[in-house]
Amino acid sequence: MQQINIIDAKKHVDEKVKIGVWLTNKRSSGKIAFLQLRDGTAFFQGVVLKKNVSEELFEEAKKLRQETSMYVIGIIHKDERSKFGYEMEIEDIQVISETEDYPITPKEHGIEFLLDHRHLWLRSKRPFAVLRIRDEVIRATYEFFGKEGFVKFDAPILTGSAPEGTTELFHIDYFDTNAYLSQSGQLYEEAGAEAFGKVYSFGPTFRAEKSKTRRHLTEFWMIEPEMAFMHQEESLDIQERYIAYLVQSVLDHCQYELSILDRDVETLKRYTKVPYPRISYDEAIELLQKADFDIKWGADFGSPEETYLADHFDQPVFVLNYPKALKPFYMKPHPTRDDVVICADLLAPEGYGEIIGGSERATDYNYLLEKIKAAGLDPKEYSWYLDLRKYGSVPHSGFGLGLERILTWLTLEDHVRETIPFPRLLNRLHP
RNA sequence: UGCCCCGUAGUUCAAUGGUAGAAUACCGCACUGUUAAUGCGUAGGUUGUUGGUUCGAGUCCAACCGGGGCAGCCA
Repeated sequence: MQQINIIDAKKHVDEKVKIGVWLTNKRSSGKIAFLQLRDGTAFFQGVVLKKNVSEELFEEAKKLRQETSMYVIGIIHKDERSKFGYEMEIEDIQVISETEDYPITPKEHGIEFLLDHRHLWLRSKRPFAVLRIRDEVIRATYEFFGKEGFVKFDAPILTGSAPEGTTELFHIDYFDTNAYLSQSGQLYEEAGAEAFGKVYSFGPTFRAEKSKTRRHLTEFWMIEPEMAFMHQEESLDIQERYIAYLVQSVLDHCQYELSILDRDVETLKRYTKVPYPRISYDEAIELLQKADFDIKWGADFGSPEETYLADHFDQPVFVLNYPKALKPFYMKPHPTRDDVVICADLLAPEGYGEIIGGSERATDYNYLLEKIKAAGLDPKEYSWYLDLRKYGSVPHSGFGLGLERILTWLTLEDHVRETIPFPRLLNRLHP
């Protein structure tokens, strides 16, 4: 007898098989018991008929409690009455470990309780679906950049100084000197691009900002590609093809998860078509002013502004060339305008806001040196970075994408904390 | 960090300043196709902490503790 996974049940119709499962819920009557089961690959139900099994087994089945682990042995049937389409007619049950008082019941729970029990909440259907889509997006990311000829180039997590010098960093003691957890691998990726042409990093990123919003974590995962001999236009091409590729991969491999989340597939299909619309920062300001937003040229967009702009399009939209004062020192100044830089943010539709920030990078040694000084940063800390402009500087571009932000949008969750196994938030370091 | 909101049974929530209650989960019984199954029954509480006002505080006031939302920062 073969041991299988629930997800493969359809390949074993009318066969007797064994599956290792946990019990998620149960309903029983005098002569029939329905066991709701999960095994990590899918959810389905097992049916225990009193007439089919011994009295002892039927009584045992009726007494099973939520999250008991066991092997179930029985015959797979196709059955329209089952939500999954297939179910098991159980002949035998081998309990592995009994459980009592499992805290997470099929009823509603508050977010505080669920986050305190995240180690168990992971077993529930919604986290299951969201985190499987996370896995697919990660898999598709490696696949996409591999196919495009990128080298995965890992940036350090421990750093001796702040790459951008802006946001708050987590400080640690490093053999009696100061070190910080990385808030961006970008500057290191620029070094990688001059060694390998096209590179990307994909790893954890840390920001010690005391943010308490649905869009922020203190520990999150970021994908940061950097491309040598590439101007912003080609970078935008890669960005939109990458996003479209992720969406297509989720559509190709996660139909079951999307159905659990009740995510509309037709809406997602719109995002697989490129190119995405592009507007300039100047045009964005005009749009907002026409809509009576109280905003002047030079100001950054808040959440309401981003949402309004994104709602104008039924696809993600690039907003190009922001004021220089709003952006970090390493962005390339515009060739004919002194007030903007060559950059773009990609805003996700459906109210999800910024998911990518990117730019063409400044290539001139003296320009960068001045900007570093003007930003109040220590040029000595950036001497290695300045070397990249000293020895064979080339046009290059890159961008950063927040994994949890794109997942929040794809899964239609309302908070980024739902899209990472163990979220780290301002007031939450456990479990 | 600023502004706002919330802490009552394991959980989700009620309760004009006047004896703390329901649903659900657990436990027991009934029920042959359930989908948050259903019906009946048992049990379940130092109302976040400390102090104050009051004849009387879950309710009003203050401080503290814990959590959430929005904003800024950004991905």
